[in-house]
Amino acid sequence: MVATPFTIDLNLNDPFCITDHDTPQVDDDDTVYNLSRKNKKLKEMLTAVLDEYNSLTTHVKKLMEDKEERESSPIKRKLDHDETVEQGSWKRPKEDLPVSGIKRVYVKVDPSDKSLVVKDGYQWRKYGQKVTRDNPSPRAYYKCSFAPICPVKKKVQRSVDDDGVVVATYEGEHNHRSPMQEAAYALANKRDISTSERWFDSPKQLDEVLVEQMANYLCKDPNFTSELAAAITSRLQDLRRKFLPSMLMD
DNA sequence: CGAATTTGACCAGCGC
DNA sequence: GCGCTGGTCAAATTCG
Repeated sequence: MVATPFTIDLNLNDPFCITDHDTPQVDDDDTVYNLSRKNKKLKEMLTAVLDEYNSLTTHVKKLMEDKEERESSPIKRKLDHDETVEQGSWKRPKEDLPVSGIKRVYVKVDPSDKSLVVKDGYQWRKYGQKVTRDNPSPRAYYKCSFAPICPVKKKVQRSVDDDGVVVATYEGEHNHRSPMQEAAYALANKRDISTSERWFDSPKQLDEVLVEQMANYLCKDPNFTSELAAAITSRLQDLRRKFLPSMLMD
């Protein structure tokens, strides 16, 4: 398998970073024990970066939702009303609705873009499209691409009031990480994976397929790649400042 | 050529 | 029972 070339500069030339193609610079006084300890610290750092990244994306998402709520408060109020109407009109008995599992996301899009695509990090398979009574724009139905293992569905429809707003309704919770999270997790655990080990032998040791998947995913979104690269680089530098003194003491 | 999407048909729930 | 509506299926079509 040939890994997709990674286009992000993550300071991989930094001597502190070890890449697959790098030959480790083993000093005379570097013992296998020391390398192992450094490897462990690097792994901890990457895990910390990933945790930080996840919390940051959650935070940014929350801020953006708050911002949208403020900016489109009349729309939102109307949509809130619609929400009760729509959920009430679902054919399943209301008491059976996994209320906590239903989540609405309002996404600003280009009004001229007629595709009902909401980028949320997961992969979806479209299985239907309908024009509903109360909205001239069609509603698209998606299942998680991991179905039937993952039961999550989503409906995407343009707001009846504003062409620039798309409403995504999620039903259920993913019982797996998004492809991007999987790949990032694989990167964090890749350092001590022996080539003979498969990811399904140990949930913590995902193989190169996921790394390639992440590369493919990121390469499709140039804005994301640059922003992610900047964020990770910044966090790595922070962590270096934090960990480097203690490592030099070793 | 396989995967993903489109779209008409079909099904089930609800109100009358 | 019938019609309306939202949701799903699956064959046909498109795309990479």
